[in-house]
Amino acid sequence: MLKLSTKRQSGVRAMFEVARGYPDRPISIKEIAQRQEVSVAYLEQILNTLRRAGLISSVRGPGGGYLLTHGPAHISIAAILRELEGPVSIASCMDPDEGCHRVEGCVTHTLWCSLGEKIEAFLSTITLDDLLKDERLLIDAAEHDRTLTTRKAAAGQDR
Amino acid sequence: MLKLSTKRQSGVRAMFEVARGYPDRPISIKEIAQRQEVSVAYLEQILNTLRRAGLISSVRGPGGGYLLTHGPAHISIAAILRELEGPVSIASCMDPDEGCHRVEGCVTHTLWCSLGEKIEAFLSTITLDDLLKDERLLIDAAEHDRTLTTRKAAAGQDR
DNA sequence: TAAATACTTGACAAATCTAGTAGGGTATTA
DNA sequence: TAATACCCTACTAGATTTGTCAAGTATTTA
Repeated sequence: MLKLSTKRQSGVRAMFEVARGYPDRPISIKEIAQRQEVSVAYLEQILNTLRRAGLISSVRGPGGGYLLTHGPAHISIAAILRELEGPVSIASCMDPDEGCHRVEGCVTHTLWCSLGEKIEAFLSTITLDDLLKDERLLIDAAEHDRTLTTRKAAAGQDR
Repeated sequence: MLKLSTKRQSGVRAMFEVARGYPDRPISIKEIAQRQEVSVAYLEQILNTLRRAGLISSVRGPGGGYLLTHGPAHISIAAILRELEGPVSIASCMDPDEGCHRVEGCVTHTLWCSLGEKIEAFLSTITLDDLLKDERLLIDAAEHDRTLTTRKAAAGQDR
């Protein structure tokens, strides 16, 4: 339920890669594509949207790539997703264009609004900086894990 | 972002209608269809799923319809959505069948998991009983509003 | 200044998913 | 026994998603 499209997932991962170069090392599309296993052509589309939204800027020519326009701590996941698709809209009745023709009689309307606010609030608290920190944690955990595994293997435990 | 399919939205609204008949008045598909503006054939599909999940039971024959198997206070929105599509799965990498082939290197994996948990937790706290109560509030509010409007109209204010 | 690198743009198409229909049942009750 | 209402499966039109393709333009470095 409540699936997030791969485009938006890829968008967040791409932004994460760009954040790794902050503040001054431009990250090329090719590099992002390789690290995140997303096609160059598809990334071009995604990064274009994000650039037009002002989240990143691009540097052309050899050695060029993309740069964060603000510090990683100031770019929330909510902001990225918002730019890739517009405001939170769980149910179509929340879309101002369509509108909920029931509204008054629609008991779930309020519910979806509340949920949307919760989600937005949560994702607003998570920034690219958090992801960068998380990566460090993950790497540490992986190293730790590898150490354990190695030890276990050495001790003849595990397979 | 994070759109909820109309099928699941309709499912919740249908359950709400069934809840209105609790504890012993079966609600027919036709009645639900009329009140919630969903086709009978489509509702059959949805209610079938919910019945097989044990959330509702059916009574055949004239005067028949659907009944809640438990009190409205014991059926959460999370439970309804879960039955209509399976567990929370924001990103495909959370699906145990597919799995995230990155996992270790996927920084966003943890993020989507956390978000999923938040959503699930929130929706678990909301029950059909809350919706029933909300409806009462909405009706009150609407009446209140109508009163105000009438007064304004009487006073020559507003159009 | 030429070549290499890398971003820019818009059109398009395959694949998947959603939403809803159709049409044939079966069970129950008045 | 006729009317009512649930039960079930298959199918399809259309929307959406997920990309690809091709033909650019801009910038830097040798």
